[in-house]
Amino acid sequence: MISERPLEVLKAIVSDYIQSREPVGSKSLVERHAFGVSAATIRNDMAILEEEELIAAPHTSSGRVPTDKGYRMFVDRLSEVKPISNAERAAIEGFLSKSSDLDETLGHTVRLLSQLTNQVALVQYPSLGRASVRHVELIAIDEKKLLLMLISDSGRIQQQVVDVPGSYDLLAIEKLRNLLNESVAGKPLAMVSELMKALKSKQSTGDQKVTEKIISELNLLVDANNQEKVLLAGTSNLARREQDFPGSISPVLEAIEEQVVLLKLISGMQADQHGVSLSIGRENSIDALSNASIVVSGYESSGSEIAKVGVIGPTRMDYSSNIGAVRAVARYLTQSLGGS
Amino acid sequence: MISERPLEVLKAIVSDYIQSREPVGSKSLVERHAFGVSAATIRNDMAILEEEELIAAPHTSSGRVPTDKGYRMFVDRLSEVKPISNAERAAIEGFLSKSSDLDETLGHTVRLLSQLTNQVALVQYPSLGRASVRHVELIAIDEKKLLLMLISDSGRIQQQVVDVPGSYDLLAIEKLRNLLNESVAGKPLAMVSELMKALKSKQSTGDQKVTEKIISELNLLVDANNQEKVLLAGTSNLARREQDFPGSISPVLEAIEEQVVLLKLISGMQADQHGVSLSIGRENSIDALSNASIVVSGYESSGSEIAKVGVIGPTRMDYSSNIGAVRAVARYLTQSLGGS
DNA sequence: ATTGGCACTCAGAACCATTGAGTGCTAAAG
DNA sequence: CTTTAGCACTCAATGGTTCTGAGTGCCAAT
Repeated sequence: MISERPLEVLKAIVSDYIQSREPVGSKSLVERHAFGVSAATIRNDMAILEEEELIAAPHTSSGRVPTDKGYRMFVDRLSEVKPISNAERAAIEGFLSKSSDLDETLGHTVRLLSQLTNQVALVQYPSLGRASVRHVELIAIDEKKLLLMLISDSGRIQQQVVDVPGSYDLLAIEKLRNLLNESVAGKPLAMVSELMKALKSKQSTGDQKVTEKIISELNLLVDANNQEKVLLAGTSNLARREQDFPGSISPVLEAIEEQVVLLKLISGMQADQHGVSLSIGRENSIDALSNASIVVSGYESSGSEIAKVGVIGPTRMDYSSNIGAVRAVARYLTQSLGGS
Repeated sequence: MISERPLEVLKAIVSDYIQSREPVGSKSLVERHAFGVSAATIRNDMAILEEEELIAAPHTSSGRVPTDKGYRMFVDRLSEVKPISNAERAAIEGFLSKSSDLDETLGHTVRLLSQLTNQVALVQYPSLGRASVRHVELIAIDEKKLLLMLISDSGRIQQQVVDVPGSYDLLAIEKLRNLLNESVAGKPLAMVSELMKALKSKQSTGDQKVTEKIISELNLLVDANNQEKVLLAGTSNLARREQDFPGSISPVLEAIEEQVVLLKLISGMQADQHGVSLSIGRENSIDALSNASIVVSGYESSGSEIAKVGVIGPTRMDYSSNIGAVRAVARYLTQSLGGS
């Protein structure tokens, strides 16, 4: 078991290193922090920390740098989550209150989070889960086009312009709309495909072709709900963090633009005590991201977690602030989705 | 007047430099290109080019690099637009055909263009111009919420969830929808605000509060059309072009994220013979972009240019390909908007 | 007009010595 | 057992020197 003071030293090392990007040595440490002991003592403590692989020296006789394990210890036991400032809270509230449907809300959220943290932000689309259909709408646009809308009770509004084969007649459309609504409104999205099959076999009146087209487009819309998807924002922030990635940042960019991999990564993360989960450096399995950390939190709708939101940045990031920001945004997001 | 061969030399210098990022010297030039003359002769030609400020030497006795003026000469008189490949054509067609409304189309376009060119792509939203209202729709979502939709004949579909003050009754909403459509359908967007004023004073029946709320939201939607706006994609591509920007790329990023400035910049650009306009290095007025070039083309709807689309990258870019890609994308975009 | 020849330039690589922040260890003091 | 002062040692970074080679400009000859 490591005793008290060495852990304080680790905390100081992480703080200093995050701030200065310079390996931190025993002398500067005692100068900046009032430990009340001499540099030599600190050196002994640092030897212990190094023994435990919580810190490492980039080269012999240079200051120390936290290892992934060191960061892990820091976030788990030493740091406190920095609450967001009032200005930030105001920004979040202002931003999220403006949104209406799900796409817009998530789009705002991810941009907001990237601005708040100056990191790359990501938000995962909720998969259909237990969401159900609230309403289906058909609107005539012109002689050849209909607008098909699907409103689900998760607040998502999807629309698709449908090119009608041949022509249609307004009354038939009206009828079709009612028919559709009768059969799917209130039903879970997952069941729509099946219901449509039933409907297709039953339905016989009206223009068969138009009906079929509409039904297939509706199925596509539902499918789009089912597809796992991640929204990214602020990738250019990585460029500003350049120096924190040895070599080039290109591989990092490529890795995070790879939806599938990223999804797998964030899906596998387990929430810790604050509802926030993080993966530090080599803890995450993607090689290109071995110098990156990921901070995510789940967000909820109708009481259960539906997807995740978070940021990704260099291991040398300000964990306290970022965890605070991610947590706050996830909460507001939950709140903004919860009521609907 | 500069004679033939020196211009060929300039062309070769630009090509080589774009490819290698190294200042190019007389010897490597004669090796790579079959000029049929000796290096000394090329040196004489290079002296002429330097005289004309088409090329410059980073330092005494080093190879030469094209100046902004040199690039300008290159694109105006020496280079040919590289037609896009079949694979690229297929990608464009596949991508754009899937879009339905304007927002989606533009979103796809800008992402597509950034992938095609590996540069930062931008697309300007059309301002309302002569677009007019095709249809206004009101859909009941639940007891407290209505969905307001505005479909304009430019193909843009906007929607807004409206929290209704108090309650509403379905018949009144039906009536209101018809009323709205009667008064604005077919009318230019620019007139909507005025028509609404007239309507407000006339209208008296029904729930005054709800009506007012809806009208004000409708005005907001129209306003959103009016706002100049630029969509960016692929900013992370800049990071990959890092070495082409001396110092850091942060100021470049900041500059292009500044909507207002960027808008002013691209609005001021004049199309050349191919319908494509470009601004090279210091030709554009923004200081931070003195090492960047911008390639834009207008796109049209119903026969007249409504906004611009293009890419932005280092002056040392592949102009032939980029011009080709921008032109092609602009054409397909026009085509995909033209019919509607 | 073109070319071979030649002296000249200068950024970048290679090589070295110097410096200083930082270390590990030991022996003495608390 | 813990802390501390002292000291020899290490090594990245810094800065100066030299070397090298790609490239130039100019000139006299073709």
